[in-house]
Parts: sequence; structure tokens; C-alpha cells
Amino acid sequence: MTDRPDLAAMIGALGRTLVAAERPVLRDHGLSMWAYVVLLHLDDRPIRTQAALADAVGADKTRIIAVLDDLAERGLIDRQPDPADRRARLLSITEAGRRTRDACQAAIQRQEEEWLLARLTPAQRRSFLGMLQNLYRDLEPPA
Amino acid sequence: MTDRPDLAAMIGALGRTLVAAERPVLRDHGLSMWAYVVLLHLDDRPIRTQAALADAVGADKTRIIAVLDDLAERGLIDRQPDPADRRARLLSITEAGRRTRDACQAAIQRQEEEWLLARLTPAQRRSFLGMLQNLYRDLEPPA
DNA sequence: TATTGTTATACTCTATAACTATA
DNA sequence: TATAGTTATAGAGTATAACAATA
Repeated sequence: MTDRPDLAAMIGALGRTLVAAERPVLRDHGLSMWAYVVLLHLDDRPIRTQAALADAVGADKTRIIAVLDDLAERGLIDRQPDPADRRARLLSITEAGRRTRDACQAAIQRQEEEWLLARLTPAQRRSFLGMLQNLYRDLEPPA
Repeated sequence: MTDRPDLAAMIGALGRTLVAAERPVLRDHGLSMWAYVVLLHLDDRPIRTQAALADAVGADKTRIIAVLDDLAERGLIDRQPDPADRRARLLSITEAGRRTRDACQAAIQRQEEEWLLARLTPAQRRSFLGMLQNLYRDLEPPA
């Protein structure tokens, strides 16, 4: 038997700690975790239905409705009925949404650099980030 | 701005996936996640109060009571009132508990090797595990 | 009065089911 | 009838508060 904690224990604890550390930063920018995830995902490209967005970010379709209501009301996203099929809602991020997202993500990644990555040497850091991005990219969709 | 997903997003998703993959293995061994965590922690050394154990594993003291009831009933842990202070319960793992824990952890780590670590070269694998254990060891207690 | 363990209650998050409107 | 979105309801997991036993 290998003499190490389970990967799930180590990576799980690390992930929970990172997410917990993210919360105050999100709050400072007036975003919930789901709102942030939505802004990050919409930035890639507009999306045609709320159900597709929910699926893409691993949420239930009923769960993001209040999130979208709030983001739209604050002008961070644009939500318009599709003229071709008025059941669907065309979703896209606004310029204000992009600014909020950028500021928030910059603060989050700055904190991650200082709090976690600073413990690694530059070479370790490159190696760690590289492996992490490879493993992350190949993950099955939800979780 | 660095061009990568947030560490919290990558490590968080990886952690959730690993924990989800662990669940069926735990179920096959008749253990809940909390029961497994308790067995892992008790193996290090006996502990004198349930509150201390709960604190050590990052749980609320009220949350592990049912877990301990079940483990004791199945003979996987031993729970005795402390003769010196009958309010406290002396907790320790039994030989049967150790066997269950070993079998379960072996299955979990085998799956982790095959499912995740197999994607890395031997050198990457050593490097990844080393950095992970260093980062994990220095984590603030709960999460 | 303080502490350990327990039980009862409430709260948060999430998923399921039922409803409205468009097609 | 089928689909997108919404609302209402119920369930799991967790934390908070009240309680009983012991010190």
C-alpha cells in the first residue's frame, strides 16, 4: 500500500480551501459563486438558452434563474427573447459584466499566486500549473 | 492577466470529481464518507472525546454522532466512557475497523492510480505527488 | 457553574414536480 | 404535443439551540 493520503483527500481539501478563500473576494465584487461562474462562461461566447448555460456550468436550470435575474437587473448580462423562437432567451455578457469579471478574476488569481503558488519554486510552479491544466481539460463534464 | 483558469476552478473540479469517484468504492465497503474519514483519523491514535474527533476531521460535533453509533454497533470502533471522567468517550479503532479501512483505502488509491495518475509520466507523477503532499501538509486546519 | 454528549429545531442548498407561454 | 422558462414543493446536509448527565 502506498504511503500517502488519498488524492481525493488532498486535492479535495485544497479545493475547498481555495474556494473558501475566494468567497470574500467575490463578495467584495458583489458576485455570488454562481454569478461569477456564469460571467466566466458567457464571456467565451453568447448562448441561446438558459438550460444550455445551466448545463454548461454544471447547474440545474432552476438554480440559475435568480442568478440571471440579478445579473440582468444590474446590467452585467443581456437577456433577450430570441425573435425566432420567443421561448428561448439569448444570453450574453455586457461590457460592464466583462469589467466586473476581469477585476474579480484578477483579484482572485493574485490571491492564489500569493497564498499558494508562492510556496513553489518557479520551475515547480510551471510544472504544477501545466499538469493541472492538462488534468482539468480532460475532466468529464460535470463532477 | 494570466491566461489560465482559476486554481480554485481547476483544483475544485478535480477534487469534486475524485470525491464523486470515491463514493461507489465506499459504498461497496459499507462506509459513508464521514465514517471513512473517522476510521482514517482514529487509526493514527485513539482520541479522548467525540468533540475533539469532530474538530480534527472538520465536522460539527453533532454531525458525527450517528456515524459513531453505526461504527460502534458494527464493531469497527470501540467507544467506552472514560473511567476518570464519565462524560467523555474514549474512541479507538478495532482490528476489524483497521481491516475495513485498509481494504477500502487500497481500492480507492488503486482507482486513483488508474484513473488519474496514469495520465502522468513517472517523473511528473513523483513531482505532482510531492508538491501536493507539501501543499496539503501546510493547509490551515478546517477548510 | 462548566463540560460532554445527545436530541430537537431551523436553515441552506439543491433537486423534483407542477405550471405558463410559446411553438 | 413538445420545449423554454418559471414557480412551488420537497429533500439532503448542515448548523444552532435546548437538554440531560457528569464534574
